[in-house]
Amino acid sequence: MATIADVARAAGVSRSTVSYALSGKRAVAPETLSRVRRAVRDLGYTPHAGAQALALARTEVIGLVLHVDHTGAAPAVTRYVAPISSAARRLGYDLLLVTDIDGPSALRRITASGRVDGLVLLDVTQDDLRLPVLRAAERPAVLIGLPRDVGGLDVLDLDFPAAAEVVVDHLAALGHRRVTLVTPPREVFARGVGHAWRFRSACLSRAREWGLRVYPHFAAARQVDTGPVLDAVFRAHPDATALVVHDDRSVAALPSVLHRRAMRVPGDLSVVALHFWGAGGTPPPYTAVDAAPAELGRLAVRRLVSRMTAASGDEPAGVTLVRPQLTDRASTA
Amino acid sequence: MATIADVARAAGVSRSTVSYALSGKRAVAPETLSRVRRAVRDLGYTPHAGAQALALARTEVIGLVLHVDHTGAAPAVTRYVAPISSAARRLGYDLLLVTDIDGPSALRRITASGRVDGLVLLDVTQDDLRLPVLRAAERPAVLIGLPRDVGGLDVLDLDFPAAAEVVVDHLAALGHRRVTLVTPPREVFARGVGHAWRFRSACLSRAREWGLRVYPHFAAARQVDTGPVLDAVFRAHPDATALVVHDDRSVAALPSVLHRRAMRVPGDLSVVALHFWGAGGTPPPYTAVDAAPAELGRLAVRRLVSRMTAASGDEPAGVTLVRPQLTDRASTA
DNA sequence: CTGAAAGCGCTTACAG
DNA sequence: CTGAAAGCGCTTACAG
Repeated sequence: MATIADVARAAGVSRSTVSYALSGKRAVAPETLSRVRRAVRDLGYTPHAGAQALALARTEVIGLVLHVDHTGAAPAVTRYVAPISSAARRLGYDLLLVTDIDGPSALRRITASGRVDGLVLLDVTQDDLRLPVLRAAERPAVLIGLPRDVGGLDVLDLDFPAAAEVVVDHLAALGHRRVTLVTPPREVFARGVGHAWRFRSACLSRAREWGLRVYPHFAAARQVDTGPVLDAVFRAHPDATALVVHDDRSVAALPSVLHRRAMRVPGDLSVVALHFWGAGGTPPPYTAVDAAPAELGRLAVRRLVSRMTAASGDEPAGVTLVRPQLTDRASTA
Repeated sequence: MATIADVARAAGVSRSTVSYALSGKRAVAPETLSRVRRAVRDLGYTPHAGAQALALARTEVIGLVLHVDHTGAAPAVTRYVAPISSAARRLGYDLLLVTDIDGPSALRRITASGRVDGLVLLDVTQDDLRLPVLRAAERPAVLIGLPRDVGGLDVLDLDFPAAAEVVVDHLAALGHRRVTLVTPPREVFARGVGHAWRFRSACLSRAREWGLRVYPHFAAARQVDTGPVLDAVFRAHPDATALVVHDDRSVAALPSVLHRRAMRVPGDLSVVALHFWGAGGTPPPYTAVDAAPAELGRLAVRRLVSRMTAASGDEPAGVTLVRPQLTDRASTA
């Protein structure tokens, strides 16, 4: 590995001149500049990241923290990682992936050792144990997911209560009076995942305002049970004329379940989904609020980078809720 | 951020003693040791990663390189990232995520700057452009996916030709004479994904030995077309008594397609899958060779770490093909 | 426009 | 059993 000293020698200048030639922080004679560039190319020189981090107190690395469940799966990975990685790269940052397999301490480790300049946290729950560590850390962070206490934190999320209102209003306006609601699995609520709670309760209260009757049900926890659970839900409420689905697996399973039951959309049943779909996925064939994780991921990275680079002490941390948008796919009547 | 000097001061010893107390590379008086430990705890001291990397020429970071397709999706992420991350953590390594969005140069960047001690590459294709960079880099790497030229590389993969033989032999032994084969989409072949080619051609040649007739078809490239393409395949070969599926989406779509066509398994049709399923996923309801990515990921990390830490110049790099195993789920007769 | 030198925070031979 | 000092490879004030 060539060092800056090798480059200096080859170009016949001092190390400081090489450094300035590369950083552009001081004027360098054109002729000198080209000699340096030449030497850099010939030697294939790349600055040592550790040395740079030491001198600059800056790593150009963003920590991406995600939750791995007991089965070893990390659902968020699918939807968020690729867009976040691309966004970070475009801004000159690499990504250090941290699964919280060893709890909040993982956060402390990468933060206190100066491995990262800032953090993006996914899967943030209402009383997330990582938040205390985060507040103590002197690195900026952006959360995706709204915790109960947002004091001093930068948070990004879809506005789920607003999404609930959009969905319920849409169905109410079409004249529906009885609506089945499939929420995320019970386990997701138990884990304190905020959007599960927020969407559900906003649905219920908005429905009350309209005088709508809502039948809430938890989706199946396991993939295999998704279809059967939906079947049971349909059997339980033959009077419901509309269905709201807030569970990706149920959305995916729905077409075949409806087909089996010979229920036509929107003839026999109106369907609205609240769906997280990843890049490359196909949106569901239903009218839906599409919560695009790619968009949230990009926003998070941008926000974080501006925090990390801005003259400290500008805009205070805050919560940004992305406005939901209902895409009509003709599955309601 | 506390530095080693702060700790030394607080404990009333020299910086070298703190360093040795922490690394254990030199004997330290018990009383001194506990004073140092105390100071470390009180100050919340964590060594600066950059400084350590500089002094040790070692980062304790593994680079994980994956392919992001044109839609911005990274299919491998889903299956490999969580297990690889866990395996790395257990061995004391963090993970730097690199998407090859800016091509092979991304590899050069993290490798030449000393950001990582070694690399795990996913989605390796037959004539992967990253391989030249890899051979030039002086960091060890382990590939998942078999390239055409494996000289000097450490490679891990499922033994796909063997898988094909297991599958074909199984069907031949049951007396099937006409078999439909659903391969990955045409685009996957075009990208040079080795396992697509290897499984397909091994299926065909093994079938020839048995005198079996195989009807090969590409799966749909897009999610939405998966079902319709399967339908078309069934219509084209009413005489086939067995189906081999080497495409995850087709495997997932199969139950509802068969249901719609009123085809019973294994009564009307025997089904064997070659399926990649991630942690937390449910295996398909078919007799299958389950290519467990978690297992491959763990193996890759272990192999890499032993390369990075071992007294240099032990076992030569080589190819390890994992033996496929057919799990009988009663979908054949 | 350029260079010599100090400093970032570690580790580790060298002395004692 | 412990410390003073050199060195890892950068950046940047200080001089000229």
